Amino acid sequence: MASSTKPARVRFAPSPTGHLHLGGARTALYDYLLARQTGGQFILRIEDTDRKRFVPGAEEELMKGLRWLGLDWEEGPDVGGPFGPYRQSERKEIYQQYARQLVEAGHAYYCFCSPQRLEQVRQEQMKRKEATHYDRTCRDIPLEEADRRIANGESHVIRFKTPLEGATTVTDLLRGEITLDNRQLDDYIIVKSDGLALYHLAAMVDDHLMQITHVIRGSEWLPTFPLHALIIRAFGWEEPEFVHLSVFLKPSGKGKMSKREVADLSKDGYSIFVKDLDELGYLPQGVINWIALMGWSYDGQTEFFHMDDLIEKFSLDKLNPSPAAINFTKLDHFNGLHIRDLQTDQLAAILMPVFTSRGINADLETLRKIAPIIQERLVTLDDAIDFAAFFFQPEVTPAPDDLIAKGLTAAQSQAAAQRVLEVLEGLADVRVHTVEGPMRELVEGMGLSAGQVFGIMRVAITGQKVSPPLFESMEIIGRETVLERMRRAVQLLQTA
RNA sequence: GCCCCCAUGGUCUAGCGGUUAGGACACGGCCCUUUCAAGGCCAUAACUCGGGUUCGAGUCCCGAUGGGGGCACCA
Repeated sequence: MASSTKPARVRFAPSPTGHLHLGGARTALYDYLLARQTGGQFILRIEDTDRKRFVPGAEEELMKGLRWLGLDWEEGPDVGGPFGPYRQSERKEIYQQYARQLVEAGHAYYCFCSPQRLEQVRQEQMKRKEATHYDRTCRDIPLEEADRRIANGESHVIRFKTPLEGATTVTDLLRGEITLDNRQLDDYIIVKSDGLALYHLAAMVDDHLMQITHVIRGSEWLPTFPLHALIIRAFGWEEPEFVHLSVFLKPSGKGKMSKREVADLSKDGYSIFVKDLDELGYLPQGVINWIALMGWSYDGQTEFFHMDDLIEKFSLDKLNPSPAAINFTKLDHFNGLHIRDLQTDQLAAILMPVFTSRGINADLETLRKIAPIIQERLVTLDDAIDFAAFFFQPEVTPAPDDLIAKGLTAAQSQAAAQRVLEVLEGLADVRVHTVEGPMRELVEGMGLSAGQVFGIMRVAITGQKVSPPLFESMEIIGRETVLERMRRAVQLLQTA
């Protein structure tokens, strides 16, 4: 059942300060699902008010990652929309206007304290083991005086005038009511001395102006959630629904992912960054299915979902507030499921760039023949290289030792290979139906096991001990090449 | 240190006062089998602890413990 029937306007609001990671992708996914399910809008807003942390190219990478995942937005910095601009750095005047409104209404004030003095206050508080907070020196400066000092060019910020008493109750959709004593809240700065708004103000103003109905964000905002409610209420605005998603923990479930662990992951072919996942051989469908289930469940039974299913079945009240450990083996599982779910021609087309990017001269026609026999063996797309690169190599070079079958000597193996070669030479072609019968007869005639003889053939023809099914592979490789490789194997066994 | 949030197998989770505590991944075993997979079957494995409330608590309340988050002119 849909958790909301009226169209939701939902925004994903990242800062362009680094790579899009799994946590961000999951938030964006839930945003997207809610918007699609209700026939609403998914909005991309760039929160780049901190120019010091701005990373060139991050915004582009972010959009590329979202598109790769299949999460497209109808309003954003690149596509525009009726509530733009969608980059906060371009909305400076808007925030200043609303901040001034707050000041005039007595909900905010100008503060002229220097960063140095603030730091000193902080140090003293820490020495006394107190919670660090602004000492409210400028809280009661009359507006006329403040305006005069500003006119004189005095450097200043704007702080929110948090109530000194009472408590603030807010509602998180997953956790219910949360009440915080106002004394725990600081008089937070909402506009910096450079005139740019801080998140607390900017996000609230934008969410209101952009008519956001549901704010889905990380749980790091939970401690300042009451402050945000206070700001919204000071303006007299309607509050959107708030949902705070918990963070992802490292695979062990003990603690969050550290820089070091993020680096170590790549050794195992994993990454928490969306930009890496494509190259690592993951399908967007697999990644989506995986992250959707990290903090959300449908019925506790069904786990295989496409985007369409998720749009239909997603529901905010099935979200789980507890932190979840990232489990990459489960990503492998979902990726395998989605690879197997592909039409073989689709798989062949997807595999094409995987081969060519590694300098393997694959062609689509051959890939289409190979796809059905490797499909169920793939966990990631690049596993196809190990399974099928030999199809495109002019010759293979088996290790002579690998050509010796278990329980046989080199000479015996060579004799077996020789017999296989003779039989194959007598056959008109190497199609499965032509080859399999005679080969099984041969195995029986020689008093050997299928494993022994086919093992020799496999290594001879594919050059490797693990391969797709032998006879199907032979058919794709073709008679000439098969015979050539068998002859080579007989020679190699001579010297083994 | 102060504040906030969370708590079912190793991991992701279902459960919303009475269940043989269900599913998935991983792990182990078996079947299938020319290798590797896929598929099928089986097994091991959980309600953090202590108090309440109740005829009855994984489920409600309190506390402890553990984990996470926050305490910036970052978001």
